[in-house]
Amino acid sequence: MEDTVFWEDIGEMIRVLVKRFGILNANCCDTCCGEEVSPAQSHIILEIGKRSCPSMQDVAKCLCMDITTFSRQIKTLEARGLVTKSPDPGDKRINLLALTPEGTQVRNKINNHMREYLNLLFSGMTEFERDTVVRSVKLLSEALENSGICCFR
Amino acid sequence: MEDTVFWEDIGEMIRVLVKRFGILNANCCDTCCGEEVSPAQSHIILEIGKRSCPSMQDVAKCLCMDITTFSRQIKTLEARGLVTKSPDPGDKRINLLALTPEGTQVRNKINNHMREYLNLLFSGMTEFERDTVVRSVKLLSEALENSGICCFR
DNA sequence: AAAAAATACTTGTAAAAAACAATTAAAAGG
DNA sequence: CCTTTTAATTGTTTTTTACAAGTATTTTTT
Repeated sequence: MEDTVFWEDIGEMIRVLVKRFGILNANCCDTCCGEEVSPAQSHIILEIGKRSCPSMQDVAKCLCMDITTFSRQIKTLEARGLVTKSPDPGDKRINLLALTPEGTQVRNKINNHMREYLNLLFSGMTEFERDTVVRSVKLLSEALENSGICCFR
Repeated sequence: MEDTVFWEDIGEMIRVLVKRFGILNANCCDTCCGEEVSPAQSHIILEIGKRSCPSMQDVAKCLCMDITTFSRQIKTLEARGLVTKSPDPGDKRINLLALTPEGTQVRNKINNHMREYLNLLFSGMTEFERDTVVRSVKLLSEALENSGICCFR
């Protein structure tokens, strides 16, 4: 009884939190990168940046994007000079993705923006609170990882 | 130096976390509600459910949705019998939104789904860890609230 | 080694979502 | 009153998304 209310509550909070960060991300894409990338594209850029020469499948799967949609997004990003696509020497079916210097710049802009925002967010907290939050983010990350529900990996 | 890496790291974790919950929500919309609502629509339904007779503007603003996009979404939801729109007696420009019984059912389905998932997520944690996470979600919620950056309110 | 199946990716096409401009209607402020 | 603001809708275009089908390459099977 009490428990139901509790879960409803915490679920609602997480929903709002996630929605807010999502909006933040969308705004960031508009604001910090000169309107050149959409939220979906920013995810792609960050994900390519995080890995080393991932294939299209790798990135598309980890973002749960339809491969055809993904293919077209990459086409756009390539045309804008942010991403390169090069055939895998060992398997000609596969295209390996990488960021161009411009793409890396965009990546840095996005990361800086996020960092500034987190700084602002954490600045209103005590050291203890900050640590609590950081630990929780890690905990949740791991729990999500292990739950295996989502294709993100 | 060390700090930069730290922020980059935690920023990345939050990004992935948020993305994952977003995907989870999208999947939920497909799975738990018989494909009848999109993620955007699920947000609208939950937000209407949370408030008492909000206006279109209220909900659209809090979700950072363009009012014209929102207007059409409401039209769809109304056509599907999930939401009602009734003119404000005090101001004829305003339409007040509410969930129909069917809409409320969908809302409950979504909430149940989220609760089940959270249960699963938390079941792998110790009592202490769970408390940490819950406290952090609250902390982050409040910090976001106070940062005033996002239009969500 | 040849045929069949699977994998990686692209293109055609259609539907849905999103956004800008313009419009209607009502309220608020001089 | 008349002007301005606010709430919402409709017209229109662009963007996003996704299914179906197709090509090319690799792997599996017999």
